[in-house]
Amino acid sequence: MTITQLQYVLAVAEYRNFTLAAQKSFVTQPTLSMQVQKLEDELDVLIFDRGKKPIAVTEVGKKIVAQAKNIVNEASRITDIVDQEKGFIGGDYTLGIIPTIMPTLLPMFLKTFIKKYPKVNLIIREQSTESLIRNIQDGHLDAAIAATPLEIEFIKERPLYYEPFVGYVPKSHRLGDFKTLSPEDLDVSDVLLLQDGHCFRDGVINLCKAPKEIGKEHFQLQSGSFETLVNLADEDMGMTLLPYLNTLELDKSKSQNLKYFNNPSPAREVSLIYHKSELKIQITEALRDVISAIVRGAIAFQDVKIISPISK
Amino acid sequence: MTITQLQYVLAVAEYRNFTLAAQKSFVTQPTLSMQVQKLEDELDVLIFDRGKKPIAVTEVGKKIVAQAKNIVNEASRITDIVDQEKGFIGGDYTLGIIPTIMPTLLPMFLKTFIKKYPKVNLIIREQSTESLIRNIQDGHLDAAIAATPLEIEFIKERPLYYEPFVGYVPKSHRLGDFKTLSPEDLDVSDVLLLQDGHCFRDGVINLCKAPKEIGKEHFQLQSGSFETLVNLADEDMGMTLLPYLNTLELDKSKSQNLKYFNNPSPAREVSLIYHKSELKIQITEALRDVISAIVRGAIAFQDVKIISPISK
DNA sequence: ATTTTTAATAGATATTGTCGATAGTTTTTA
DNA sequence: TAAAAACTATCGACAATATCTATTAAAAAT
Repeated sequence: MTITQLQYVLAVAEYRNFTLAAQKSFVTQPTLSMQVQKLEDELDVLIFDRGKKPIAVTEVGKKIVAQAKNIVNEASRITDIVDQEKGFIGGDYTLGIIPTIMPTLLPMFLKTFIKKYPKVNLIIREQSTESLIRNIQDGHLDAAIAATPLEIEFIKERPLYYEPFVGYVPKSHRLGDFKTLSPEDLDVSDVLLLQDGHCFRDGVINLCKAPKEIGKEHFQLQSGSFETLVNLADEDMGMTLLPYLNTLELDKSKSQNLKYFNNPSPAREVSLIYHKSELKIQITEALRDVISAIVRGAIAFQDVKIISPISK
Repeated sequence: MTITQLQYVLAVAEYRNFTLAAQKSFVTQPTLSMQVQKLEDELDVLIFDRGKKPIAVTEVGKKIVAQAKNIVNEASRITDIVDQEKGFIGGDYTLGIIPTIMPTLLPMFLKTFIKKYPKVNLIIREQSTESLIRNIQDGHLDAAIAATPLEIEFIKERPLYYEPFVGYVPKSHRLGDFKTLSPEDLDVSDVLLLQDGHCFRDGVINLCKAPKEIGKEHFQLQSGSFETLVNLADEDMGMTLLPYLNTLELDKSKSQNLKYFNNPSPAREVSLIYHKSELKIQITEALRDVISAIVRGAIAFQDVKIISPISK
């Protein structure tokens, strides 16, 4: 039994296809097939059921695959140890970010980070929280930035900052004359929301006390971008809520429509999340340091109330 | 990096000697040397400091060795999974037993076990609790039978039975006329003890309320066998305490001197202990089943008070 | 100073991981 | 239904490498 064989097994288990698994493993299909067979011979069990399409993992196979994941993970931890000892920060590092954080936060730290750690090949993926979690679990992401708390067993969370919700209320709106907002003032039915799947949407719904009539609005337009929401609001279609960092880029005419919440302002907790196995932890720490340092200047709210990003 | 290389590293770390490590790994010394070097090259760090005699493990090396242990352990878990699936119970299995349990318990279950599981090659070692713990930690023992609770982080305990302490008191002794004993009756200074290192000794000392004057006895003879203690007691050198199973083999004249404790009788908890990683757990479970079944007939005390086997 | 112990090196050999080509299936498409 | 496509297993060849024996080099013990 070799680590390579276990890696091949993992690839097949993932893609359910020897040919594809071989490609992803950068070997030819016969090579991969033979190694998997060899392991199966050695253990004297079938890991895969080639009879089915797509290929199925046998019952024993599932257990073996789970354990193989363990082993391969622990093995890659060795290079981690060495890197840490050498103070080397480098290699591929895949970071996921949720869509509502991406456009504002990424430009703030990306340049600084790649300048400070030129040997890290940072790969950024924009994904929903749900995808992020799945990809962290099976090792496709080294870390991610998302709204927390998620309270997931295998994930560790390191808060980066607390970002208040800010109301965008056109003059003509029911709340147009309010100086500041309170959560009680909100009514889901006239708050413009992001598309389903965005956790900021769930956060806003959680914030609004009585989500009684979701889906009962007069119209059903949900957008994936805050820009659309703001423009809709300007067309008297209702109000909306924005994360604080998104309000910084509004032009003067629009920023007049911003209304902050009374303290404690509702806010989302934005964290760096990663697998509890803490692979590549040095890079994760480096990333956290960079982001924290930058954000500390741009955003400093104390009295906030964290709104859960999870739909109930 | 291969699992084999990691195994070689572990061997060198253990024996601090390439030649010996090679022998124990059943390869020649150059083979082992080269593989270790290859791993060091690949990681670009020195794991061992060959300058010192005996060979020292570098700082990084220690971390790598620790992680390598992990990986090798997890890897051998794969065959475990397969064995379990096949219902196969076999292979080498090394069991440690403390001296005060060995002579009475081993004959009770050994024959039954090897008959029921002929494919298991059972290797028995008699060792002090201290050694057992150490050997379980570094994988030289698959399990052990000892007095518990030990409360050690990496060890799991599965109680087998509760064995009461029984007094052996000659007629002429201060307590010779008592029908039954109470812990308060005991005085360390006239209880004959086993040698230092036996946990039964520590248990007895814990039982005696006031261990004030240890070492102040008139004489300092401590034996490694209960037989000696009984014979000394017959010579009016004091009384002694025996584990229940040891009292069964006394001849009639001696067994008249036995005095049981009032309920709840002090007792030792005897457990099967093993590493929390649960390697070879099927064999461990099989062993536990066999012993439990046999002991259930021979020993059945309900109202006991467990005495800690750890010296305070 | 000599012997012994121990690790590294060199060259030879056997093993094995990998590839390219191909054959045998099954599934999909026409 | 026939043909094409997709996919895995098998075969022979090649290259990488794990291992061995023999030897050298260095350190420790005598």
